[in-house]
Amino acid sequence: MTLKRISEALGVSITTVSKVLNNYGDVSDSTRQRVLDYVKKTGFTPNSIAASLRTKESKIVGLILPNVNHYFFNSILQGVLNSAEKAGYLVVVLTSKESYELEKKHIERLLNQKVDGIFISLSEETYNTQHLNSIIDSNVILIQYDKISKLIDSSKVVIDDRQAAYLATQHLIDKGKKRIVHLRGPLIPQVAIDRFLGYKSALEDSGIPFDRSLVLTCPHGDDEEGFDQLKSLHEKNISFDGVFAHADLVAVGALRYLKRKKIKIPQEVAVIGFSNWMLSEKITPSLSTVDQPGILMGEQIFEQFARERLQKVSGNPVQYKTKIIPTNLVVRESS
Amino acid sequence: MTLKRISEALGVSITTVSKVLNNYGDVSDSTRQRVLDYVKKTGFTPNSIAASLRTKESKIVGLILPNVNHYFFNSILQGVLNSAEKAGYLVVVLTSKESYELEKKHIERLLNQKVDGIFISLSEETYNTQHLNSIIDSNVILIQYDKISKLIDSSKVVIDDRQAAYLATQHLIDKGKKRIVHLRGPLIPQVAIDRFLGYKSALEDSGIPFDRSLVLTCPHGDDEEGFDQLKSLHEKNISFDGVFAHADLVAVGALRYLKRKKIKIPQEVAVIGFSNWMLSEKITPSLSTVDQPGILMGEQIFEQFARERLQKVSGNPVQYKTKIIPTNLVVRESS
DNA sequence: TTATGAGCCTAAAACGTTTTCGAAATTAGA
DNA sequence: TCTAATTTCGAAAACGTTTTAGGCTCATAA
Repeated sequence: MTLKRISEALGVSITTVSKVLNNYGDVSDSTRQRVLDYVKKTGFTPNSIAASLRTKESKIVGLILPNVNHYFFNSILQGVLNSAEKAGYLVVVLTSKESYELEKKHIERLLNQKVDGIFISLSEETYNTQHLNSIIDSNVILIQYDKISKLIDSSKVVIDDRQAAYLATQHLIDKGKKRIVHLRGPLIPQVAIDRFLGYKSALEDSGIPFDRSLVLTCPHGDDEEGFDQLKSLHEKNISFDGVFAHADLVAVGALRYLKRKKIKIPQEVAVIGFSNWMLSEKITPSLSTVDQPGILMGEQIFEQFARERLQKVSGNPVQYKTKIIPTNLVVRESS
Repeated sequence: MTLKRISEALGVSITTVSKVLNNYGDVSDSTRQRVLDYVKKTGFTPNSIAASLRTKESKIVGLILPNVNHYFFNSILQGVLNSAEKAGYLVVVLTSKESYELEKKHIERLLNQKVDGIFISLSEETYNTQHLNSIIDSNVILIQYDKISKLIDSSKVVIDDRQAAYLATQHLIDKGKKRIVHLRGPLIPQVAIDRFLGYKSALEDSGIPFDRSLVLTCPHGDDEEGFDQLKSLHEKNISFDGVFAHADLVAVGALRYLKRKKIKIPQEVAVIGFSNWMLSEKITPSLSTVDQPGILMGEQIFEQFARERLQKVSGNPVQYKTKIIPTNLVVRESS
C-alpha cells in the first residue's frame, strides 16, 4: 500500500493524499474525510524511509553508552527511552565498552544512518575528541552527558560530581570521622577528578588535614578492587575510620573486607558509595550512597535534543545548555 | 557529497561509482582504483536511507524488552548488541514495560520504520498475539525469546525453565530439605508455569509429597514480596526448610526475612533464586541461583535472525528453529 | 570480411514520499 | 455580468541510491 495506490483507489492525486496525511490546509473537508476513512480502513502507514529521504529527518536518535551493565547507564537508557517514545522517536543503542576505537566507529555508523541526534558519554580511553566535531560538522545535534569534554561546544547533561563528593565526605565528617579513605576512579576522566576535588575540599573546609596515603585508585570500579585496597592499607598499618568510594561496587568490596575483619560498621569505619545501584539497598549492612538520578538525566538529555531540534527547524539560533542535575545523599546503615 | 558529485568529479557515471562501492565485477581496475581513492580522500559514505528505499533493507533490527532494569534483560541487550555490531546492524531498543498496549504500539512503529527483524519477549499482559502475525504478514523476520507464544510460528530462543527449576529443587532436596517453599511468578506466563512444573516433578521424583500451601505467588518479582510471603507462612505456623524463588530479588527478600528472624541459612532454611543477578554474589550470605546466560541468548537471537535473512535473500525456504539454551546451577552460601 | 564474445561503461527507471508552483473551479464583490 | 479573490487540486521535481538492459570498443575466431 502506497500513496499512489490510495490515490488511484480514490480518484485523487498523490499530492492530495499526502496533504491530508500531513494536515495541510488546502484540501476540502469532503475529500479529507474520504482519504481518512480509506486510510483507516486499510491501516495504511506511510513509508518512513521514503519520507526520511525527502525531509532529511529520520526520527531516530543514537545513544552511546560506555557500558550497558552499569545500573546508572541503564537508568539513563530508560530515561531516554521514556521521553523519546512520547515524542515519536526511535532510539538506537550502542555501547562503546569504554573503547575509543569503538566509539569512533559507532559515531560514523550513526552519521551515515542519518540519525537526527547523538547522545554520548565518552569512554575512559577518549582523549582526542575530533570525532565529536564530525557530528557537529554533519549538522547532527550532539548532546554530551556524564563523561563530557568541556572543549566541545554542545549541550551537556551532567551531575555536579564535585558537590556530590563534597556532600558525601561532609556526611562522614559529620558522623565524627577524621581519617577518611577515598577509593577514587581512574586518573584521567573529569568525573573522577571532580569527585576527588570534592572530597578534598570537604576535608579542608572542616580543617582536617589531607593525607595523600588515604587516596587509592580503583580504576575498574569493581568490588575486588575495593576489597584489595582496604586490605593493603590495613597491612601497612595505616588507620582510617571512613571510606568514600567512587562507585557502589567498590564500596561493596570495602564492606566485605571490613566484615571479614570483624570491623564494626559504621561505628569503627563508616562507608559511603556512589550511584545508588539497586544492590546497595539490598545488601547488609545497606550502603549509604549518592543517588544519581539516571532516569531524570536521560529524560533531560532527550528533551534538550527536542528543544534544539525545534529551534533548528524554526530557523532560530540554537542555544546550548548545560544542565546540572542535583544528586541526593542516601543515608543507610553503613554510615 | 553524493554519488553524483563523485561521478562528476571523476568524469564517470553514477552507475560506475555505485558499482565499485558494491563490488560489482564489470569495472576496470584503473577506474575502480580512481573511485576508491577519491572516496577515501573525501571520506564519503553512501546515504543509507536512499539505499534502504531502493533495496528495502534497512540494516536495522528492533529489540523489544519487557523491562530494562532487569539484569537478565540487560544481558540479552548486550548479547544482541554484540552480534549486531559485528554484522553491521543497528539495534533500536524499546521497552514494553510489561504492557500489552505499548507492545502493540512499538511493533507498529518498528514495522513502518521498515526494520529487517523484530526480537520480542512478550509482556506479562499479552494473551492476544495478533500483533505478532502482523510482523509475519509484513514479511519481517520475527524471533521470539524468553516469554514466547507457542502458537506463533517463528524461531524462538528460550531456556528450559522446567528443567532449570527441576535442578534447583533437586539441589535443595539433595541437601536434605523436604519442605520446600516455591515463591512463584504470576499465574499466566508460560515461564512461571514451567518453573512451577519443574519444581513439582522434582518433588514427585524424590517421593516428597506436594503441599499446595507451600506455593505462593510473587507477581512483581521484588524483594518485598519475598519477605512478606515468608512472613505470612511463618505467622500461619507452616514449617519449611527450603525456598526456591522464581527470581533473585524475591530470594533476597526471603533471605532478609530469615536473617531478621535469626533463622540459620542454610542449616535451618536453604534458599535458591533464579537468574544470577549480579547482586546475588555480592550479598551475604551469597545466593545460590540458576544462571540464565543472557548474553549468549542475545547473541543466538541475532544469529538466528542473520541465518533467516540469508535464507530469504538467497531464495531458500526459511527454517524456523527453537534454541534451548542450557542453564547452570550456581551453588553459593545460601544453600 | 563478418560474426562472436568479452570487457567496460551508461541511461534511465524505480523505490515512496514531500513540497513548490501554478491551474482550475468556485465564490464574492461591484 | 465581469472581475477579483479564494478555495481546492494536481503535475512534476527532488531526495540518493541500486540495478536492469543495453551500447560501444576491441580482440579473436571462422
